[in-house]
Amino acid sequence: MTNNKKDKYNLKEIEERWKKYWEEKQIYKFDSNSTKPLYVVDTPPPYVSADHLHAGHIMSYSQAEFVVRFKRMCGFNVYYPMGFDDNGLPTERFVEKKYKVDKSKITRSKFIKLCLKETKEGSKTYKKLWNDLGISVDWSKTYSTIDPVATRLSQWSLIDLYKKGALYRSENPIMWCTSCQTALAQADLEDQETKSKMNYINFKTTDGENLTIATTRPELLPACVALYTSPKDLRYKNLVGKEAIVPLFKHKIPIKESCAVDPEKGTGLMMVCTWGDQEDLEKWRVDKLSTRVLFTKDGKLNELGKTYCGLTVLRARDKIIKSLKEEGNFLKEEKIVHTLNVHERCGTPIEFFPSKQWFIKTTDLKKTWLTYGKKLNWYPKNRKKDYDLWVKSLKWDWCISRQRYYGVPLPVWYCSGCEEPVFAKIKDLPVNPIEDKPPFKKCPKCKGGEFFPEKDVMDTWTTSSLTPLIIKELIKKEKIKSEIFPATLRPNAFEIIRTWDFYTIVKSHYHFGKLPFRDVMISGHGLDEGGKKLGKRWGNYIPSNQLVEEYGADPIRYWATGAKLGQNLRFSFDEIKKGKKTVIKLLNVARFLEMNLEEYVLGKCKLRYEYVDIWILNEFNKALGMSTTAFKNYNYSKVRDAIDGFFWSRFTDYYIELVKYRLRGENETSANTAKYVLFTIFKEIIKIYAPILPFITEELYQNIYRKTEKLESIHLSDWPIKIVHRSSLDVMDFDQVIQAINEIRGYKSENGMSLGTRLEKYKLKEKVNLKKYGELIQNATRIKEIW
RNA sequence: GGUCGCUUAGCUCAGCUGGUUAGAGCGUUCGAUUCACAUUCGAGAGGUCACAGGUUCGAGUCCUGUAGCGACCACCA
Repeated sequence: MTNNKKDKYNLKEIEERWKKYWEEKQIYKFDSNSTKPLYVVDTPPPYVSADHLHAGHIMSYSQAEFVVRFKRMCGFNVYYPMGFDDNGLPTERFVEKKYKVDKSKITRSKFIKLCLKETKEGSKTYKKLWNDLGISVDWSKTYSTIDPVATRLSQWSLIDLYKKGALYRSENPIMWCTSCQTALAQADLEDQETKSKMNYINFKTTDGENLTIATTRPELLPACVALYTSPKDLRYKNLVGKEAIVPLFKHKIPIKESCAVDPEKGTGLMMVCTWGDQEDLEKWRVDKLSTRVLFTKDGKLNELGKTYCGLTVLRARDKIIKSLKEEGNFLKEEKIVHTLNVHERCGTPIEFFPSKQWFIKTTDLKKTWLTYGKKLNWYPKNRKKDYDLWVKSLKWDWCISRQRYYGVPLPVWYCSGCEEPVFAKIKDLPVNPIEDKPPFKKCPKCKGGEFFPEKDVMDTWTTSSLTPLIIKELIKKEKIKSEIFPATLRPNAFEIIRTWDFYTIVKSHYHFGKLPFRDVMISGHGLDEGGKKLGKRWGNYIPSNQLVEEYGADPIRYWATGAKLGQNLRFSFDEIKKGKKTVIKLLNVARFLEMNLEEYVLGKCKLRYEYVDIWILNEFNKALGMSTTAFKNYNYSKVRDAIDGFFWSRFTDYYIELVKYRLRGENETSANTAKYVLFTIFKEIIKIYAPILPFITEELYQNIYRKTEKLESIHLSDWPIKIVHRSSLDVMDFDQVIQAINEIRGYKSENGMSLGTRLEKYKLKEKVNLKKYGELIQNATRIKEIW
């Protein structure tokens, strides 16, 4: 292959050209003055710290964008802003890693500076990628979840929730990440399969009786506060009410019974420790056992651990087991694999602490959340179950305070006398309590005069759950601003149903009592060619910028149409190649048109439809109907199937071949009619492809149709409507022509002839109405006489 | 353990409310062509639709069960 030949189609150059053009002409700019119906897209603000963009990101954003382009063509005034979630833990962790800094050893302001710097860098990377991909965002409408607009809204939201009684502060057992050193919410957890050991340990009652308990966490022994047995368990009936002695640590603990204990598990005798796991917490609440804390916030044992003080969890575990063995109270161990709750951002197993945190009420309104879930339009429908399941499994209220630096500050101060929280005045927002003064000089409650600021920041989701409101704030014109909320479409991947979607609904309920968006469109994951989830952890992907650089945006977008809504999609070079083939085929058809239509002037000649014209018009209308319906249901993969099928197997395989002879023939009307149909249908074909392949379709539109169509871009044109032809020609039986053509092509091929070979005569095996179609078949196959 | 999903040609997947010989793309084999086509076109091979029951005149399509895979949730003494 020579370089010359390669240059014949410079797809890269085409994409660069139109990318610039769209930006210059502001093709995707939102028009506040438009009277068209609004279509508001509340698109997920990606984490700017993501330095690991891959085909999965391309996939999910492209899929939503197909719909955006379709809606724009359907006459909606599409509002498609883009945000960046640069707030919170992911950014902090990214900065810590990149600059090798430790949050606790750097000043707060220096750390935030680094975060802001990375935030800027990250959003640049994203913007470039989205532009290269042809994502049709209005770049004059962007936000970041740390900017003043988002900060003010987040703080307003908390104050409003507080007034409404949905926000409270309390000392609760909270989930704690000892690595990130912050409180976490239930949604921040992830399961991780872990190899571990079940340890059997001997306790003694004060009477000297031996008891065996089983545990995976012997390091909790110093915090052991009780043993529990089931009331149904006859083995331990006589023990209830007695006391046991904890090995090594020698403190006495009561033996109690509870229905929550399952006699089948372990030895049937359960040890309860303060802050061991969830079960322990339940017990602690019920029986008001000791609240002693065993761990420090960075995951080490404290003084309660006595000689093991200062050891990390795992080291303490080993040492305690060793000591137990020496003491003779270690009976045996069994290897097991169990699932641990770990922090999804860093993989550290969580610990529990009693701590004062801010919470938003979620658990007592499960029915309300389910009702909202029902009212929402889910695409695909079955993803609603993910939401329902999550709501039903909620155990804790949403803990929103984080002991971190980089985030939206909680707008609150506390009275040093009575600890009464004092919130900022709404007109003063945004505030930073560390730098700003509280709105009162004296505490409204105890009349004391000293305040100390809250140092915590909000959970990232506290802000991103407000995106439908943030995007509203980007609009100045009051009239249209009021219509931005609720949004029309919320597109997102399924793993954030339980966070982004759920929390947004929670907030919208408390603030306004309604749904924050009408439709939710769920996309799947990108998988590698072997079917494994794409992820930084396994490095099983090509970076997204490299992908676009190498294969071009249109072919990759073509691949992204492959997944059924809500389903995962394997990465496939073959599919990308197929996309590229389609792009090239479109280019070639265009070339063919240009070669034949030069002298053709639209609208000036007489038309007389022939059978084949009516057939292709009908076929087109069918494909258009299928595409439109599919698109309305957010089913882009069916759209591609429909238009691909029509374009390849009808238009190029048959129609073009069947009219070639007319184009060069002497019958002017016949030639002009064929040209007219070719010209018209191809225009509609590229319009249907436009949402999927925005670059090549723009190129062809500008080259061929711009003169007659006037609009600055194909992406501003209307979605095609059915082509009306008012012809009475009956083509119900046109299939026989296709059959006949296939038969003749087969015959020629088998007999070593080229398809263009002229033949004197041929006898058809297929039954064909030759009176009706004979001439067409003869001309199209270059056979003088067919019978 | 619970919930959901998947299991259709070598590969990746379509198959709507059950209806004649089960489809596409890629791959493969054979052939033609370079006439808009970094080609394109034709022909062929290739499937007991995971398994076992059931409903039905009729099931890839509905029901029940089983197995494998995957995701989420829970438990984990």
